[in-house]
Amino acid sequence: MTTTPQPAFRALSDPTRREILVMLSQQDMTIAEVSDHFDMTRAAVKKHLTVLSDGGLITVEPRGRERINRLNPQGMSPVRDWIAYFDHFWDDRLATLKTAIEGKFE
Amino acid sequence: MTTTPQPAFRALSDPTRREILVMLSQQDMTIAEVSDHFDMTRAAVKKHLTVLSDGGLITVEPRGRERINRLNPQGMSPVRDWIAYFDHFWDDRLATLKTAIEGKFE
DNA sequence: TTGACATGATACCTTATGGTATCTTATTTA
DNA sequence: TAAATAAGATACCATAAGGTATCATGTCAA
Repeated sequence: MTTTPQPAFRALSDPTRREILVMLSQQDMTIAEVSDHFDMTRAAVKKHLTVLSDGGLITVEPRGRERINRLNPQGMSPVRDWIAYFDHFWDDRLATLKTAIEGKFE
Repeated sequence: MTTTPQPAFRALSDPTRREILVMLSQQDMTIAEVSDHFDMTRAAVKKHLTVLSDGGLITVEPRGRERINRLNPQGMSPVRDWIAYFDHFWDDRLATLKTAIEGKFE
């Protein structure tokens, strides 16, 4: 765990922000485009994007008067790594395997 | 993603709670034992434990007048699964980058 | 049984957080 | 150049969240 995962965990704790991440996984978007998908003001969406950016989960690239918001999948790493620490505490390895398999096909 | 990961993400968003999880990964603990490791009141720690329990990340078992708090590693699954959705985007972009780089030098 | 001990429950305080409204700045484009 | 467009920046509001203080309840032990 090299970096503190706090900003990323913080960013992921809000449902709206997680939804934005899923949206951005489909395609890059401007702030206005992201805002169109939510029933809240552009300013509110902008705040969420700032939190996501602070968490390293997205990157923002200026393009003329627009800002292209882009998913940064690597930003998940601190969170993934932190979670991974607990993998070996699974007491029932069969259950682990079973859950993993079912998860894939459900 | 069968269960909504919200309560788990919420539980993980606080540093104190993540520290508690690490502690409980070492050994089960009563509320008083957990409290001894922090510079805050037992009531505050109790609240964190409630959030962790709501998030499914720990289980609480009454034992006489004590409550044994125990790590529930399976509780990480909703979070792990949600994060895993983004794995392939990471791979894709890496592949894209790799292709781009190779293109440069071929 | 009585006191000590572990926890539950509640009221309350302060700050963070998610949200709106509004105004300004920087680019396009007609 | 002027108007429309995209976003930045603040100020402000209500509620959630983290924390303390305090009192009630259940359980153990002398």
